[in-house]
Amino acid sequence: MGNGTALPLDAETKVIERPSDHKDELRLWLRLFSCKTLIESEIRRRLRDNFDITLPRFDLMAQLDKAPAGMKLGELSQRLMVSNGNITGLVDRLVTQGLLDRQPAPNDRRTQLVKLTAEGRRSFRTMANAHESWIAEILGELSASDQETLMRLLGKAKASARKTIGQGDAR
Amino acid sequence: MGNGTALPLDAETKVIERPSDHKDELRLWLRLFSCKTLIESEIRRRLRDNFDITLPRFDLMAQLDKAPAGMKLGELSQRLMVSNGNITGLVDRLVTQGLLDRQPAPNDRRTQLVKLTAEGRRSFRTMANAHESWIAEILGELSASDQETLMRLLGKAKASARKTIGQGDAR
DNA sequence: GGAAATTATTTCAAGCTTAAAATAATTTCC
DNA sequence: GGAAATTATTTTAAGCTTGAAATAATTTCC
Repeated sequence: MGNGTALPLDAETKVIERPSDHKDELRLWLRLFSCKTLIESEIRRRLRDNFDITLPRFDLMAQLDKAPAGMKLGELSQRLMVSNGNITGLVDRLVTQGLLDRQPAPNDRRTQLVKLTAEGRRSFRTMANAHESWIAEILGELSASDQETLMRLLGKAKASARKTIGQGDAR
Repeated sequence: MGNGTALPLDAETKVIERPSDHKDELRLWLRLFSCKTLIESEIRRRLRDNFDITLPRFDLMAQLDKAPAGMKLGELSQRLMVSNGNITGLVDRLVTQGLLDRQPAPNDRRTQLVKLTAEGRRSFRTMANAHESWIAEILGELSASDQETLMRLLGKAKASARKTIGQGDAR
């Protein structure tokens, strides 16, 4: 079963005839990807229908909610794993919406500190509660033990990827 | 360890004081997401550097490679789990590049059949080989058994999501 | 103290993506 | 056969995303 297809080959033949076959890894990656897409689409839909907000904006607010003192833009872009230019526009739109507050940092004139406004925080907390329960609902069929295992193996996958890519640190 | 935080609560207290806490599910979702982003960024970078192609175009070609007789646009959008309008533009660009061929379907004048051109197929096969080995490299630290378990649990997660969302079928 | 390197952010152009509305063809069902 | 519903695709407007180049401020290191 480990090899998916129904080729009439015994274990030895497999090794001989397909010396560097990596179809299984590929399938794993595709499954990870489609799992993410499926869940993400649903979350995006619910955020729009219930709160009229986009997922990127919600994600950005989630980071700021964890940093009451505010965050630098570069810090945001690292945490959200997106480009700098992306954050600039996203923050612009959230500031316009009145959900974010943007101020120059005290010691460094290159840096902007961004934080949630009172309204932004109130608004985020409401959405976050719903969001958290949606996720729990969507993943509802996984047992606690399934969840733990998944968590551990995804951690291992991340570590493996980081090792290859060469950025051992960060989040 | 299953609860992550270091709160000084025994098991009973937890249940009593946090009747519907779903932080673990949330963490699992965030880890799935970041794992995907990490791998995807690297793949995108390598596709660009080595073959000067984008990931969405590569993904689309991958679907067509599996369907020598061609595919309808709607089929593509289902398989890739993206909107219809998305496919229209993506196909346009690939046709312009000479990698795809687009022809009206024989029986239904609403439908377009898209397939790889000879060049598209040749080009895709080369890229696909590299791509497959990149994925294997990136996931290299996962044992065969880890991979099987991940595959199974992600399948379970997908099934759980589909059940909630109400689209039990498809891919 | 000042040149050179680094760091933080913005701008830019191109492409991707979505949701919703529009167009067009086919199928269903009286 | 024709109205109504369904299906396939395109168009549109808005927003997201990237990578690269540009700008600006700070730090490093003679």
